[in-house]
Amino acid sequence: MGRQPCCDKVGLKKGPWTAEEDKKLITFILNNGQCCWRAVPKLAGLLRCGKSCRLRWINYLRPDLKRGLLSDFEEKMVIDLHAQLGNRWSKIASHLPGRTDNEIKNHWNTHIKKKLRKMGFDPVTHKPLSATDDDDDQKTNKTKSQTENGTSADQESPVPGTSNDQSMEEDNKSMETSTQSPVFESSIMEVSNGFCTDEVPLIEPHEILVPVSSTPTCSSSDSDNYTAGGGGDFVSSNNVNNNVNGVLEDMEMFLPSLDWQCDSIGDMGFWGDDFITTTLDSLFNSDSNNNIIINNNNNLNQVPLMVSDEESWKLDQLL
DNA sequence: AACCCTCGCAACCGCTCACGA
DNA sequence: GTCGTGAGCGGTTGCGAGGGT
Repeated sequence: MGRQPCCDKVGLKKGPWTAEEDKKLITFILNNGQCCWRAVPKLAGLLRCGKSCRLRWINYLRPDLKRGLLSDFEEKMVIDLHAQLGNRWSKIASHLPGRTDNEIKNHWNTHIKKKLRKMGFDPVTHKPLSATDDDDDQKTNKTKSQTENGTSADQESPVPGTSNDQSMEEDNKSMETSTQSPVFESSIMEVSNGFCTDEVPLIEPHEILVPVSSTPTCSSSDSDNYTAGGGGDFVSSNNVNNNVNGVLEDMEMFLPSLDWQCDSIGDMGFWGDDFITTTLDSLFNSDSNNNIIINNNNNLNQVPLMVSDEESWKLDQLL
């Protein structure tokens, strides 16, 4: 039938994103949420295809992304999850808050694969390599199995005893019932308890849960996409900042290292007033002591995905 | 200092799948 | 059932950074 290309490639920009493009995209998504990626570049004034915008947002611009190399702990988790899930990078990424499938895939291909081979393990099967195995053999076997099974390399059964279909079907189940290896179980436990010591999150929960002394801004945004919630039931114990500007100053530390060409965080349209009056106000309220309170109600559903994502923020662990 | 090479990461491409109209 | 779209994925490319000569 001939699928329509995702974008009209004529006149569209490719290659690395500029700070200006990033800014446009973030501004648009924070104001309008994630919807219809095909329309995003046009509406946001970008000469990119929707797919490119989506990838840029997911892999680089989301505020909840972590930066830096995966910690040893995260690596172990990736290895363990890979043993169970195979090359389902998205599934694996969903268990690592702030990490993207692309990032994990890259890290796997550039670091973990080598590490495992160095340690004498086959990165595909997670079994010890035989003395005669080398890269060529692995490639040969891989190609062979692909041919025999009629599947791509990513569809190989990750571990003996778990067929692909089974692992697909029972993936979520197995995650919930803690039938993983000891390494994996400990990984989940640590993630549930918070961030790893080696992790460098852009914004950690305690950076957001800050009390303010001034009257917090209520949702007076011109956007209807977000709704300020009513009662809250969580009060932060962090007493670092005492006003909204302080919140912004703290957040500045965790922003993506982009060249915004502006002097202060307050100059940024999207991280400044718009962000405070929409997204943050949707998530937080204040109590009589002017402490910021996380809204634990259904209004969270109206917050953009990157903020309300349970996997990322583990709000359920906090509340 | 200049050149070359390797490595890592961001981004792209092409494809399949799921889902809704 | 068909079509359009977003999401997900594996594979690959391009480029900059860093190290070696």
